[in-house]
Amino acid sequence: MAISKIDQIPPERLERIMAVMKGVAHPLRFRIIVLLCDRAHNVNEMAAALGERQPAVSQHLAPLRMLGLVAVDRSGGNATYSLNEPMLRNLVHCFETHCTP
Amino acid sequence: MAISKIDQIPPERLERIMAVMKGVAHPLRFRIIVLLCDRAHNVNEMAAALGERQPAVSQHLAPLRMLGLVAVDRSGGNATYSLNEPMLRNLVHCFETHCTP
DNA sequence: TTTGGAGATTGCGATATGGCAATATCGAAG
DNA sequence: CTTCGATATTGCCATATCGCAATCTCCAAA
Repeated sequence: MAISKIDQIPPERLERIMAVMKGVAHPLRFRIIVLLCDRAHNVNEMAAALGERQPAVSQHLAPLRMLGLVAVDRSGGNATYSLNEPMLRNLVHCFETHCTP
Repeated sequence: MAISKIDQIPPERLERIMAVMKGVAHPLRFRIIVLLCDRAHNVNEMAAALGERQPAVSQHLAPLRMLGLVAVDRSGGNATYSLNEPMLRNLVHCFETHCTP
């Protein structure tokens, strides 16, 4: 089931992988994800923690939501976001472990 | 040394991580990398294996080269490309293992 | 020195993406 | 019903990226 033979990566899977990568390949979105690796946060918490404006954070949460990478819980007065795709932890760990410039 | 506290990701490191992710976040470039995970190839081999045209492959090799993700050996008549960044194997493995749509 | 193959580069037009400011929604509290 | 805090959305401009075709550079062999 490995993808060692390139030509054999099912197109669907390649598309999903690319979508996920593109979703994470943005400084703010990546930082949001790292933040959520720790625990759930609401939008304002994230904006504050990251030193970014709320609209910016919300804007970048949108694609993450659509990709199913994060989940929202709107039961309380505010929206609580949490990581919804387990592999993201692996991905982040992969970078924190091996990506040293 | 983990990057659990977002605000503490050194800017340089974040930049490098983003550069690598953006570099890999393209279908053709990703497939090139997966191809090179197996063994070294020259440009025409890759083009043939991937069913793409040589200029396209060469074009996408450029950024990978500049990022230091692949290395070229021009000692023979042709250019032999190989993986130059070990973490890419982890990255690919991470996706092949966990990214199931 | 001419030729042919292997690779790299360049110039486009088309599309996508990002930042930013303004504004719209929505639910809970008054 | 009105207000307020929390989030989401929209419009616009600037910039980056993509695919593609045409070309160009090199080097080795003849």
